[in-house]
Amino acid sequence: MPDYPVGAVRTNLRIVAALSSRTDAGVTELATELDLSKGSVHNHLTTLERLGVVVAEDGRYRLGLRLLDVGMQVRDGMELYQTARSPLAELASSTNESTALVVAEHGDAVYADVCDAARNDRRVRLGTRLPLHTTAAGKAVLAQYSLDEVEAYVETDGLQRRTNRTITDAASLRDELRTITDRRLAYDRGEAFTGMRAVAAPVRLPDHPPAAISVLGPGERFSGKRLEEDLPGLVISAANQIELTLTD
Amino acid sequence: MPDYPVGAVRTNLRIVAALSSRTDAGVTELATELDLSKGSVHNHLTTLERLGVVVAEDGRYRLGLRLLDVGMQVRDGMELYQTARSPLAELASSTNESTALVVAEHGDAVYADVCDAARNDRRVRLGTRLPLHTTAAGKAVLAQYSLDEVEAYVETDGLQRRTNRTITDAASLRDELRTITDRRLAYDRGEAFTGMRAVAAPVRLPDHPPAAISVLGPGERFSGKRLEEDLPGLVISAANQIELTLTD
DNA sequence: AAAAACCGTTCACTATCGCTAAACACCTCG
DNA sequence: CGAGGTGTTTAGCGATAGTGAACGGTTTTT
Repeated sequence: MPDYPVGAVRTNLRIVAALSSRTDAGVTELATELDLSKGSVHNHLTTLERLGVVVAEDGRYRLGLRLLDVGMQVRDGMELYQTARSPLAELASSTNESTALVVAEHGDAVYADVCDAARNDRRVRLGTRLPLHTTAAGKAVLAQYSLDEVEAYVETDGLQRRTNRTITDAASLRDELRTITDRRLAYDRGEAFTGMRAVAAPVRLPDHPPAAISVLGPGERFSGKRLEEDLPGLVISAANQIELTLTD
Repeated sequence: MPDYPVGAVRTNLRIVAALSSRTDAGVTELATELDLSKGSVHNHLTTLERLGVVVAEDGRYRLGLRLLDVGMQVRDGMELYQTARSPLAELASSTNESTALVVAEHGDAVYADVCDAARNDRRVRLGTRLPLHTTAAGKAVLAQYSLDEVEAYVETDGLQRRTNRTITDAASLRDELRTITDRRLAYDRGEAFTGMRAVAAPVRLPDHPPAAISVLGPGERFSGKRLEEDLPGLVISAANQIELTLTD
């Protein structure tokens, strides 16, 4: 079996991906970048335009907001999001920091909800995807995996480095995951973004994929007793609240 | 030329649309609904799964959050959004109501940003699409169209009714658009959702498609002097601020 | 002001591949 | 145990996605 049974869909999504990283693009530009013929790119673009995904303007093309609508619809349909919503908002106001709900998907930690206590730093926003092992919430999710699943993750995705503090050693990762399981708490000390820290608690639910919630912010505010005691207590109790409302 | 040069993309997006309206789905279920063979649906689903758009679980399939990421990326890339962000937030806090940034796309009013003063009513969220003529902001956008463009909109999209107050008559629409242009202000008195009102101001920018910002909320709070004077003043001055920062 | 160079669009062609229908493997029932 | 569900796989054919070249338009170069 070929890797992609419907090859045209792959081509199409390659075009969408190329468009998503720029404000707009021309046919030739995309054709050369993706190594396709101009005619083919043109066909895909007109198809996407007819379907309302792409907007054509003066012979140039850009992605519209249709995919945002679909994505938001998916997110709103998540039972976990619905119940985590208000606990997450309360956690944000009680800590006066940004909070997030994270689920695992295809080896990524995906931010399914983000509450900004105030100005967000724009590095983590709704929908952001980061390698699981580089974030507090991601590690809290990994800690719920079986040893085989963790190994499979390390094998397929690799322990990609993002900062000089990122865990890139499989043994260290296993050690940390054990600690996380024991203490029900995960830390991120600048492992995804330099200078950014986070505290996360796993959210375990029957018949649900593993998830986690986290509090994140600049390193200056995340230290001492606040980092070691205050934030952990608030995060864990919020996680408890979510688990309880969803297991009744 | 056929309507969709790359037919497989159309099939694929039909499957995505079907998936987006439910939590998950099976192959047979989708095949019967879309009038496709099981094998074809299966091919599309495995392709989407390999590409990270769909998540397979126990032989059932659901949309993942990849499209949300793409959609948010598109939104964040919009220059208008970036500059409207803080004025919109300020407008939300000064009115203590929800505010929105709306752009037109394929005949829809699309909510490119939504600030919730408090609990949102969930009927309008980020990415929501409504017919242009049914919302205050949408009408503020239509008022920037030429007469031909308005006629084209009425012709292709039709004046679909959403509530008993929706404008469904082309002549009434033209009259109202003229008033909106003159006063630089558009109202929605329950034309999209019964009991929901809004005040909107057009945002005109050179080299940018027409846009608008609006304040929206329950009808009880939107009446009298507040509706006729206070809110209009605040909305228009916010629109001014956006236009000025973007035309320098 | 030519003309060269670029663009997006269109066209004819063909090897590919998307789609169908049927068979298959697996599961859960009564 | 078989009957009726799944999701998956297969064989095969007809449609089509992609190519490469040509077309008309605009912009840039000379």
